[in-house]
Order: sequence, then structure tokens, then C-alpha cells
Amino acid sequence: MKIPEQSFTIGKLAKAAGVGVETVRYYQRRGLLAEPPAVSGYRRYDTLHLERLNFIKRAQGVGFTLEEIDELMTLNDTRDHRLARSLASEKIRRIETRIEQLEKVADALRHLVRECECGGQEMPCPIIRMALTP
Amino acid sequence: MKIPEQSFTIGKLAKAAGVGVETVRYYQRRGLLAEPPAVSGYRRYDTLHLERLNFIKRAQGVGFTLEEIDELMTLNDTRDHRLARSLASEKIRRIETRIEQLEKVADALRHLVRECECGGQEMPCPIIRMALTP
DNA sequence: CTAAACTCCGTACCTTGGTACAGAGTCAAG
DNA sequence: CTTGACTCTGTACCAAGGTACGGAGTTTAG
Repeated sequence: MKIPEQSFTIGKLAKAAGVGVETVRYYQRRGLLAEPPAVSGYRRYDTLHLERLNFIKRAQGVGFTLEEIDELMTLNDTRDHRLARSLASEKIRRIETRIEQLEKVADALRHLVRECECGGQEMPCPIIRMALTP
Repeated sequence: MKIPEQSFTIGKLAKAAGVGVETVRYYQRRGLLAEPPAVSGYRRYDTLHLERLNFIKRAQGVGFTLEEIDELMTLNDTRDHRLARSLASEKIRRIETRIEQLEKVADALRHLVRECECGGQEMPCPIIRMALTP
């Protein structure tokens, strides 16, 4: 296991994690990142804070919102795998639903474009006309 | 063709279109909906306004933003089918890209859940562990 | 005729994930 | 020891698509 020995100022931490200083502060305001003790007005961060930032970035990368990430990190403390799994499964379901919606929308639009290509200039544009035909 | 004879107050119009009164005002502020003449301080809307609201709702339903809807309605006036088609095609491309992204995210999550189900309670939860393994 | 319900206008507020800035204090290099 | 870079706190602002509210005027039902 790692022993956190290095300590960064907020600027170094932010740079190491590839986020902005204001983002770090924002996460602290949201309660996603602990505020470390300050030495003389300046906070000193360690590698655990850096890991937490990296966690947040990765979890965002797979589509979790900051609120969900908060939940995940709470789960991390309670070591409840089952809950983490159900959170992830719920997320998968929501994504699948969203994909289905988008497929429907894309289909509808493809249909409209084809119709519009076939008809002549003289008829009203089907893409516009969808307004009037429920 | 219809001759607009009925006239509504904003409340009736909003109810007929299934939106809030504030939403109607918001669309007026955005320039999406014309402000009709007022009779004695109170605006009087007709069926054309109602159709426009319905257009907006339907266009939103197929994934257009209010800004794009504004463009579409301008196109309606210029009768430029080609431009309407390219707007719709562009929208389709954006939707397809978004679907691909979501597929990737869902795949990653499904992978994590499977891994988590196989491993025992004693190992760190893979859904959590993704934080630490780049 | 009165009281409730509606409308007007302008402005502020909500969500999410940050970004920007002001003014004051502090640290580090030369 | 000074100067510039950094940090602190608090607050305001961005997109998008609305929602809410205050105070004043109007319309309509009973």
C-alpha cells in the first residue's frame, strides 16, 4: 500500500489531475473531495486526493454524474458490492432507454429526409410539415 | 385552408398546447412565437399560434433544440427544402455519434458488473476499482 | 358589485458542471 | 527585500429550457 508522503498545493494537484483549480474547489464545495488541513492558510493535498480526482474523472468518463459518483464513493467506504452493482445496472438501463429513444428519433428524421428527397419543390417540405400532422 | 377566427387568451392557448403560460412568454422572448395584438392590454391568440406551439413541441420531440427550431421555421418561410434536409441530416449524424458514445459507456459498465459478480466479496469492487487502474 | 381568476411586465431562480473575478494574504526566486 | 506567482474566500456568470414571483391592472362568474 502507498503511504502518502508528497504534498501539493492546489495548483499542483489540479495540474497533476488535469483539471482546473476552480474545479478542485468546486468538488470540495460539492463534498466530493475532502478539504485537507492547511499549513498557514494554504491547503496541502496528498496522493490520496489525487487518486480521488482521478476516480472522479474516470467515473465521469463512463457516464456517471457527480451525484452518482458521490454515491459510488460512499459505497466504497461501506464496501457494499451489491449496491455498487445495482447502481451500475440502473445506469446501464437508463443508457439503454436513452439509446432506444435516440434510435426512434433518428429513424423519424431519416424517414423525413427520404420523403423530402423524393417529393418535388412544389409540395410543402415534409420536414416542416411534420408540424401539422400528428 | 383554415381561417383563424377563434381567439384565446394566453392561458387558454397554453392549456390547449399543453405548455405553461410562462413557456409561451418564454418563446415570445426567444422570438419563436409572434406577439399578437392586444385588445385592451390582453393579447389575443388564434389557431395559427396554437399550430406554431404544436410545431415546436413536435420538433422538440424529434430532438431539435429551440435554436434549430427557429432555423426550421425560418426555412419554412423561404421554402428551401435543401437547407431543411441538410439541417435534418446533420441532426441525424449528431444523434448517431451520441448513440455510439452511449454504446461504449454501456459496454464498459456491463463489463464492470460482470467482473464484480464473478469476484468474491473479499476483493475490491471492480466498479470502484476502476478509479485506480488506468 | 365584488371577489376570484386571469393577465401584464420585469426580474430572479432552477439544473449541471464548472469558469471567472475581486480583493486580500502568502510564498518563493532573484 | 521586492516582485511576481500563487492561494484564500465569496460571489457572479455560462448554456438550455424553462419556472416562479411580486405588484398592478382586467375580466368574468355569481
